[in-house]
Amino acid sequence: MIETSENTLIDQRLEKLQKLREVDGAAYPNDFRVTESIATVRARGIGPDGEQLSNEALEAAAIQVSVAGRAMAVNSFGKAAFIRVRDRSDTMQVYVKKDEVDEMSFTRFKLLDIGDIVGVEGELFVTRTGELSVKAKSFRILSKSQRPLPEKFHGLQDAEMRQRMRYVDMIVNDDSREVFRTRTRIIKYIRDYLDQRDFIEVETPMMHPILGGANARPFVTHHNTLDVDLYLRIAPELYLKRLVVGGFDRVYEMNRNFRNEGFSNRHNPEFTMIELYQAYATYLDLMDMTEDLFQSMARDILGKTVVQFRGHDIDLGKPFRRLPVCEGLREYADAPEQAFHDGRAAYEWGLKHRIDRKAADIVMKKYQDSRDPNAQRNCALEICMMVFEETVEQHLIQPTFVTDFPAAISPLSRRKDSDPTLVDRFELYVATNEFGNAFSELNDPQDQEERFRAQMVAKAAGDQETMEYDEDYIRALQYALPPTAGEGIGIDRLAMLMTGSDSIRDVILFPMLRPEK
RNA sequence: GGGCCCAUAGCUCAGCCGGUAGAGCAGCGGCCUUUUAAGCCGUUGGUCGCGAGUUCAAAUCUCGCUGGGCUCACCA
Repeated sequence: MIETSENTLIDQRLEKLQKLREVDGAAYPNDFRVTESIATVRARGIGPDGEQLSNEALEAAAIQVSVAGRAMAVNSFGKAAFIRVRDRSDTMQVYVKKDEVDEMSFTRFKLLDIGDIVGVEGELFVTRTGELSVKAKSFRILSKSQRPLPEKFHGLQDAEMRQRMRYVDMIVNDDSREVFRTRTRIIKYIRDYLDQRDFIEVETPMMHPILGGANARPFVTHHNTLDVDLYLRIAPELYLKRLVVGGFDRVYEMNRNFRNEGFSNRHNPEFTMIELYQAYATYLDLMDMTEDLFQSMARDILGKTVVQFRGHDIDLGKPFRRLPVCEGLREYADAPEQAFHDGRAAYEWGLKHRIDRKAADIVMKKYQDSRDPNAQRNCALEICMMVFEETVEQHLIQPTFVTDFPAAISPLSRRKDSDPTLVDRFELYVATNEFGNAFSELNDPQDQEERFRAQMVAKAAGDQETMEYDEDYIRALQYALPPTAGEGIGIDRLAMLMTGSDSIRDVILFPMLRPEK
């Protein structure tokens, strides 16, 4: 092994560890009792009037405290030193003074490295510069850090190392810790919000024998005993609706989905999604609830409703715009009216807007082979959606509910009463990104059978991302699914929005990376 | 998968019209018993991502490879 500088630094620390073993017995003791967090210790230095107590008052009170945490910085004077100690709640300065601690404690302090986990017992006091600190009476090293930490001022910058060694990122980058705390608050907020509204949380299978609930390419795995291939789920939707049939009228699941697709700053192969279902509600009810959820969450977690995201000031405080697909196309893409009815007209108009010709050809073929009287209209609308993605999405900066999607691309949604080629569905867009997808659920089993068959036709025509025919799901619908609305919200993207993160990798603790070496 | 960019000390970064490697932080030694990115003096530490090529000479120029970032495509 080549002698590198890093090894030298590690060796020096290992030597200190060895000395610690010799002078102190156990190098990794586990008998130091911490009864309070640093935040609560700090609170004890605050008087009843909310002001920090004076040094005289503190000395008179002789408040005994014990704190434990990671030593983040040391200012040493030889015979005295200040050590910045951090635990989960806060940081606290510790003063180790040769005259004030026992001899063993001072010996231990001499073996301290930045990054070590320490335990301190002492009294509260205020330094000359006014900082509440702990004057150590005893000082211990509870766990030695054998590796040097990144630089204290710039932290760890390299994006790959921050993701591969998230533990180091979290030690040295305050904002990284804060992002993940916010993520956790978001998840808790949603749980509380739904629990208050009488929803119950469930866990449905992650391994699916049949692909369904979304259009995406799956990961495939294999069960040895059953000797069957299984898909890691791309969505929990069909299981959750089975539960509504079963009587769980308000149900949700917030957990991972897996999609075997590319990476981007908004896509990770495994990502967290909430899906919720509410019986006797419509997609319009969910729109209202979603708006309220986003607004109240921002207020609760951020204390404001305007957030900076992808270079925009996103205002979550105003009512979200509601934009039907066709209206968006008229506004942003000069859609000719016949494009909404006639497949060929849509096709020609679409090509002008640079939709993918191959995908469009598949749509045209699918409907040329069909005898459905609505075929022309469905075909036209499916192509309209392609144009929508090319032309309208980029304008959707402020929160916008896009509504009235084509039935042809919504195999699980209820048709609109006013127009059977459209469905009662919305997607929420913020800063041109999709944040949620919701619809009134299709609960007519005959219609659902037809939709599944249409998916199979699409697959035969060349579409690689179709749902599979799920007979048991049809059987469940035959037992009667109440009128129900359901919604999925991407939690990672929501965390990006609430933390102002540009990349999904900044809000996932351990994003997927190529394996090391 | 295409295009552009990046890879130098443990970390953050200079050096890049070729001449044999620098700073700050961290570390080590010394001074310092109230510091706040402490200070002062001294000092260790590098296969310049990997592999070829051009050249008397490559961190620097060329090509390939690996890993990463941004972006487009695919995709929600």
